[in-house]
Amino acid sequence: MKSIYVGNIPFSVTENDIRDLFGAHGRVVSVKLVEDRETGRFRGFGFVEMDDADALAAIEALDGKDMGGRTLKVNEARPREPRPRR
DNA sequence: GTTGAGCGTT
Repeated sequence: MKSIYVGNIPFSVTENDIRDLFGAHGRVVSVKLVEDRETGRFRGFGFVEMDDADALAAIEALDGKDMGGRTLKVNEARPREPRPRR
């Protein structure tokens, strides 16, 4: 299982669109579009969880894909950083 | 528009 980073997502695109898009290349485990935690507004990027092989296939197939006038950035996600303060 | 989160404890 891998976490995939998806960036440069047009605001017109929704979580459902992402699931469908990646679903064409393997089994989508989960989809999360990131929103600003304080303003609740979409930040233009998100994450998709897929099985290892499916993730690689999806990354290869979808990276650089044009969508709604934006070029999608797709690659393996890096680990999330811990909460610094509370 | 570029690397997610929650909770007073998973």
